[in-house]
Amino acid sequence: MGSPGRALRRSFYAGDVLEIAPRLLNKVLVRGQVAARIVEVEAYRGEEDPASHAFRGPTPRNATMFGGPGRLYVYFTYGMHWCANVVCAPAGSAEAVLLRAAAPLRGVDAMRARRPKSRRDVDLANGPAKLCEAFAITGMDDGADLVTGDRGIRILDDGIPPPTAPGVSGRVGIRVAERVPWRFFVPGDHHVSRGPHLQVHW
DNA sequence: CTTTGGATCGTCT
DNA sequence: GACGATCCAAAGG
Repeated sequence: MGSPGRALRRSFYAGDVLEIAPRLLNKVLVRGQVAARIVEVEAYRGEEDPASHAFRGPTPRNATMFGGPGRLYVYFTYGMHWCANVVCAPAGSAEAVLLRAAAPLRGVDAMRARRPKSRRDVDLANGPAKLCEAFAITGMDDGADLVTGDRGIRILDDGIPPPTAPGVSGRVGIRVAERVPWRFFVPGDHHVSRGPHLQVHW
């Protein structure tokens, strides 16, 4: 067992989303007894990014994206799935990092209970909606503060650094700006979701 | 192994 | 009224 680690501070989230996204790799998402290492993320860049939920300005749904760094933006999609983002940059910027995949560290039994369809441990959180299901993240957690842990959700640094050379590719599942290389992952990690695992050069 | 289609509903046009 | 920052089971090679 590794050390529990300490929570990232507000300042960690306050900068540019394209710098913060790769730095979130190998950090640890924790809720109660459940913990998993973040191995895949995507950056969404507010009102400048056609693929961002904030592209057309503030709405009731995306309010958390505009509210300032260090909170969780949770949205519902495809009529059945929740996905979670970490809000970055100063309030009003609406930049966010989608948490796409994580490697289970602790609380595997709880994750399996929430995701009985997972046949193997590698399937517990290797996708944005699977990750939310494994952590029981729903719309009730939209706006959760990851710094204070007001809803029990935190992101910790346990001393494992981000990859020196993260994998980079286009983002998954979008139909606009798909060539923008804003997906980052831990190279070679088996818990990365489907999609291009190979490093892409642009 | 890869491909395909169904499920299912909040959100914004 | 159309469309998802998806997942899964089933069918096909």
